Amino acid sequence: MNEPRVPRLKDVAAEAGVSVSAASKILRGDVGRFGEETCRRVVATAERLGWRRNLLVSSIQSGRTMTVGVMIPPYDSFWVKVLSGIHHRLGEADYLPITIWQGDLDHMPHFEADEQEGLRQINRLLDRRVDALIMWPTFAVAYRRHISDLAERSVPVVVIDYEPDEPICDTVGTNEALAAKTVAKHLLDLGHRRIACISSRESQSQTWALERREEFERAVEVQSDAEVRSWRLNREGTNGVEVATELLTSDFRPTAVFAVTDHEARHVYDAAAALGMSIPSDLSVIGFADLDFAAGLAPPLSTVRQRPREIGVEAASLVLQRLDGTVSGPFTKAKIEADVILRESTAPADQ
Amino acid sequence: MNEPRVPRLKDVAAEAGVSVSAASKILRGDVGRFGEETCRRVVATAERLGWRRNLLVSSIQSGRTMTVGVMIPPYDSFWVKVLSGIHHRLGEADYLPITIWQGDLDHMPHFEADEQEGLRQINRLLDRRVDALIMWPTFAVAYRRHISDLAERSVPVVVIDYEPDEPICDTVGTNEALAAKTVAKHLLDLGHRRIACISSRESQSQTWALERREEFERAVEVQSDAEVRSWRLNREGTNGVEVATELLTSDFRPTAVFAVTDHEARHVYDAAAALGMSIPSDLSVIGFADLDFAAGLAPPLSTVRQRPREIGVEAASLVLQRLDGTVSGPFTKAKIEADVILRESTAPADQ
DNA sequence: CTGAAAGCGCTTACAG
DNA sequence: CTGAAAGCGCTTACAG
Repeated sequence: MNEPRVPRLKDVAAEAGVSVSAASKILRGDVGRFGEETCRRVVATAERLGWRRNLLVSSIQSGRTMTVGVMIPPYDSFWVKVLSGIHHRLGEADYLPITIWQGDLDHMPHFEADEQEGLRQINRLLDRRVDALIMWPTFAVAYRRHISDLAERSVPVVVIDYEPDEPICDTVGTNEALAAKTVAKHLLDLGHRRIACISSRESQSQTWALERREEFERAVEVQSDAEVRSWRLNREGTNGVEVATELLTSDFRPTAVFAVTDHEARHVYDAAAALGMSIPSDLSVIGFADLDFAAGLAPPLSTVRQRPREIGVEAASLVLQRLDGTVSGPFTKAKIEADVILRESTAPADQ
Repeated sequence: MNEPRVPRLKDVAAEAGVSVSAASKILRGDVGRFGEETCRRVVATAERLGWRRNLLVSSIQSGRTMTVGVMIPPYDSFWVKVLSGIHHRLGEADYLPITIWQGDLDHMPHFEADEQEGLRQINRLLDRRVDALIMWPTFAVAYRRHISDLAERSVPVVVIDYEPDEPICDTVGTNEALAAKTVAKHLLDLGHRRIACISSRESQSQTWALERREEFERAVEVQSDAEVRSWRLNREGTNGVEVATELLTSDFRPTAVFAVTDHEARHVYDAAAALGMSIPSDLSVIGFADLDFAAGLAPPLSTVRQRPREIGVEAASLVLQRLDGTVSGPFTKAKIEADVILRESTAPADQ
């Protein structure tokens, strides 16, 4: 077998007629006082043989792999953009993200069920000595304990869109409070006074859903003659249309609905259509997330667009700062602004 | 600084009172003839100290990193599912994909422009000694030459959805011919006889677009009284609606349109709406890809659903087989079937 | 100006 | 039954 081997540094050194340590130094640009001619020869030889530094070796020696483990599935366009931001920022710094997502994309993965599987995933990354970890909320919730362990091994962790009462690591999220307030103001300004809120399951890992709804309720109630009522989907999030129907046919008779997510807004659309209500003349609807389908709904959905790419970039930046020591000490809570996108699903309330 | 170090094997060995080589063997389960008591003690100590094997070291020693470089951006839901399949299959085999996607997701990346950037990306993966590479067509086209170099270094490469005339590596794609034929048959069965095809830019990296169109044309022409004509977008793919309008207002007056992609189908929807034509009564439309938005269009778009997850799984399987030697020799062309999904955008031709 | 030695964290023959 | 030595592919003090 003459399997074409990847050339070694010693091959380059031999060819160029220098010692291995000389070759090593020269090729790293640490020219020292080596002869100009020698340097040229070594560099040329390396190029000719197609030699490339073995980063695994550097990693072992320096204790830094320049990789970051990323535990975020591309669950929807929001998370894909977050991932894109992470890749972008990390790439700039010559770090490489290593993303892990087992399981299929159709069901939002929950690890409460299979503790072992998640642990296996963390360990696969750790065994490859990633310098840090970025994860999404579901994961963080399931592995709170381990995140603290990681801190002890000085592996910084950043979690996105998750804000437990007592912080366990750095977090990056959307400025939910401000966004919810702006949405409330928009609906109030249009004259709506009976406003419903439809929320998702608000599990432990969805602190944003909770915050979004609560801030929204608070902001509506500032207007003394306005009333707000909230409905929530079941644990599995499977009864969206039923809940939306219930909400629309309740004696509350809302003229506007704020959906904590575009997913729920879509359920409201479906329920309204089935009930023969038309949007926005009978009912204003506003969502959150500006998911792929939002602009394509009929009518196009007004919604709040987060800045997932910025969120990803910020998460990566935080990780890098922890790694180079620029940031140290107490955990950071980064908040990225969101933009209210007005389309055609909101209109003035009937007088 | 008493930075909490990751424990080393020698720490475990010292604590357990055995030599490093003994600890190494025992912890890899190569119990040899070590005393049962000794084994238990070593394993317990490792667990207590939280020792984990450093995979970087194993990689250097074995020459295998158990990682596969993946150069596929999550450009749309199709590619996300391909990625998901790759992750799934690779994970099963205890391999880890390392995905690289610089650049933003809004523009399909082209590397024709920046040769250096793409090379840098390949090298970032190679420097980390990935065992193999999986890439998407755009990339493969731009780096044909390098793919051959890789083969020489015995780094297997699998390209998805790309089939040049002379193969340069293993490929996985959809059975375009059969799918196109089935679509043609569907439209002919509905009585359509003037059928248009709207195709994307058909660049070098879109061999599938070419194949899809050609096979479709051929399949329509089998029916002697039927006629097919094709239109194509410009190089940048930016004039979709114009081309669709042109097609619909041409003297050819097609009663059905096959769009090589759902993207183009959407353009046909937009053009038809602007012209006051209604789908499917005035015009049948069928797309390809079943992208996220297809089912949400009004009316829901009939289309062809590929099996991106299967494609991803197959690509990963091929890579694994090349790596373990199960497959060797000439390049493989794997073809995954596609399913025609009938929704409401196709109807019988007016009599 | 340049090289020999020790080391990174392990594993793999080889000796005893 | 167990350990000392050499090695994976490099880099980093240290000597000369």
